[in-house]
Amino acid sequence: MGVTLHDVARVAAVSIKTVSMVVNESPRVSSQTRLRVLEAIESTGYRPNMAARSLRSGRKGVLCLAVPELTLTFFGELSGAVIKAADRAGMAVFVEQTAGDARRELELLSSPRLQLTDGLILCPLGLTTHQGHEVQANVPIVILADEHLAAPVDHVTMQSVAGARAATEHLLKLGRRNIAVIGAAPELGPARLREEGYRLALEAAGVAYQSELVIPAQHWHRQNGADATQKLLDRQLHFDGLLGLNDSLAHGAMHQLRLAGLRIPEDVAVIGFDNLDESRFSYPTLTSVDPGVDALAATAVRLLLQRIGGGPDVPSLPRHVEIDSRLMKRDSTNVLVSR
Amino acid sequence: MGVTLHDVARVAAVSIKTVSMVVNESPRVSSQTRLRVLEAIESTGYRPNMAARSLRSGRKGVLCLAVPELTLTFFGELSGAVIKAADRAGMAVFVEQTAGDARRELELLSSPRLQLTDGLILCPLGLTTHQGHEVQANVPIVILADEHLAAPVDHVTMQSVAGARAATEHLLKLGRRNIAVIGAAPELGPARLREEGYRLALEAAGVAYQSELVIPAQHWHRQNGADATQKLLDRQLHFDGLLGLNDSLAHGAMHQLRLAGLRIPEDVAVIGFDNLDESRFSYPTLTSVDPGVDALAATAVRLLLQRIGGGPDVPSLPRHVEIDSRLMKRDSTNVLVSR
DNA sequence: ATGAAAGCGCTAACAC
DNA sequence: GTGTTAGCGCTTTCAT
Repeated sequence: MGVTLHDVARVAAVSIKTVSMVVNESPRVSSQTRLRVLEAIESTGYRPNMAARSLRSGRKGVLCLAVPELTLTFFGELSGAVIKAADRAGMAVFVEQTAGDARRELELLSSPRLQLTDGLILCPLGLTTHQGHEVQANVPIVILADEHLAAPVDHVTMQSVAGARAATEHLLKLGRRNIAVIGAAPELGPARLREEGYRLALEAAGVAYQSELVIPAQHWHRQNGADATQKLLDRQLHFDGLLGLNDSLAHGAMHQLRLAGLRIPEDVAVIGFDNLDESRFSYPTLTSVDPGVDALAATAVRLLLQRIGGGPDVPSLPRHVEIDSRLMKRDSTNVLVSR
Repeated sequence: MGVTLHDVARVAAVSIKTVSMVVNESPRVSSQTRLRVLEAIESTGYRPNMAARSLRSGRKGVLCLAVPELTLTFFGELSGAVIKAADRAGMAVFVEQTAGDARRELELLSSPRLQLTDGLILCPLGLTTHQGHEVQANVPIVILADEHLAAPVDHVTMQSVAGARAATEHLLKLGRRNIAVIGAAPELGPARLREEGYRLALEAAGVAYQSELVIPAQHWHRQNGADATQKLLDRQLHFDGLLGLNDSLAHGAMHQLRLAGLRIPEDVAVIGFDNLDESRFSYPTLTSVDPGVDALAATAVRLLLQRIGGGPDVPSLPRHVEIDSRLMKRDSTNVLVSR
């Protein structure tokens, strides 16, 4: 530490400007000078000071990713994909955990921490649509989420309504008519959208909506899925299908159903949303909506980098990209017992 | 953006020095001046420029966390805990993915990216013990891992040997004598340590070590666990117990065992390592070694912050803290069929 | 208790 | 092509 451009310049017998150009790979340096500078860099062990570079250039080489929590497996997988995509573009990534809390999501926007970054990928859970206008900061923002907030920033969304609808239709096609939903929430948000898909499917099939089968869950952890399912069981409600609004809830639900001695899928067909890796290996393997994690991540990073770069071909209006989702059918909705 | 100390100073009719002291909560400012400055900060909407502060002070308020990949569920959970612990200390966290590759782990150490941070928490997988001396950088490092590398930095480790030994002893107590191991690796590393615990348990019980039951797996994903298990089955080896060197491998193994029509735990008792949340809800629920993720994370952050702060009471010699692990017994090793 | 001024290491505009 | 120079916004002596 401590070797500066000046030191290199002295060793190479050039000005610091020349060294700077070599470091930044500017083509306007003669190849012999470049070579001498490169040697000097080597011999001094020079490393550019990123803080100084940031201060001067404004570019940080860092993105911020805000997710509810990494312990929610989906966000662990999503964050991994975002970091990988950012790394390909030479960007480092800050990960912030907001706990899905609207206050913390908003706090982050004006946090000094955000100054250390060139842009933010926000996965909001607490923020509801009408708070969209509050989503603004000193850096470009891309919202990566289920829903389209009314915020004047780029959005990358998954097909929440269509995905949940396809999932529900799949259950209906299996002859299930009493389909429970786990993970509902009163506020606008992902829960509401996925619920909406459920509702639309029922409606299209002419199946009555039974509000008592729709169980809320504050957080989408496995334990909450188990708890919500226990409520269904305690209330002695009849259901032959179950839609977990995410896979973790569905896995918690399957656990609790088994404890109650119910068979999956014979007694209750279960379906989730997120297509976690875990769901390919659980027992039974879990049918799930694949939201396209890699595409979501790569797209969010791409849009954000475009905003940061700010080329002339980047439209000033907010863009909205929806990533295709796909229903992955597995044993948890297979009426025929596998094996 | 763009409001600087100068702007605030002008509004408050003081010098930038005074504003700086107020911002940094120095006590050497009269309360009336402080109040006036605070008002000016409020009215101008001033936000400190972190890049400039870093350049000047050297402190970044940022830690770097390097893990193999977040998609490995254990590292997702661990990272969440580290970020939470760092956040409590007001530090932001960069997350880097090394893919468990020794080259990338070493590259990171000399990466300019590290300059944007005050310290590094490294979870090495590829680095082996004899590369320990290469682990040095311009910032303090804490190694958070299974093993104790021969590196002159603080270590926070889990009880890999003791944990795997306890797990194996548990299987032995159930009367299992042919215990397969999945996830072995030829190189020194976590795999070797956990394998060592397995070996010690067999030895102490006077049970012969059968090398053909020890199956390697390059990466510790569920799919690799399934593949390794399929190898055991293909080779028609007899085994009545299975130790997954992590939970993901064990879940993959259980999946493959089920496909083969084997019952868990009756035919094969399965045990894992990591105690993922997933393991409390799988079928059967998975017995696992709980390495103490929260304690690992909190301790690593604490040691690192001490090094960064560099108080007089911080010993200059590298420290080594081992976090207690605990065997969580569940249905996958319950000989009596639950339910 | 407060002000003035000197840089931290770098980039970029401007000369040559 | 290369050198000179002026800051980026802040912290921190040194005066007052």
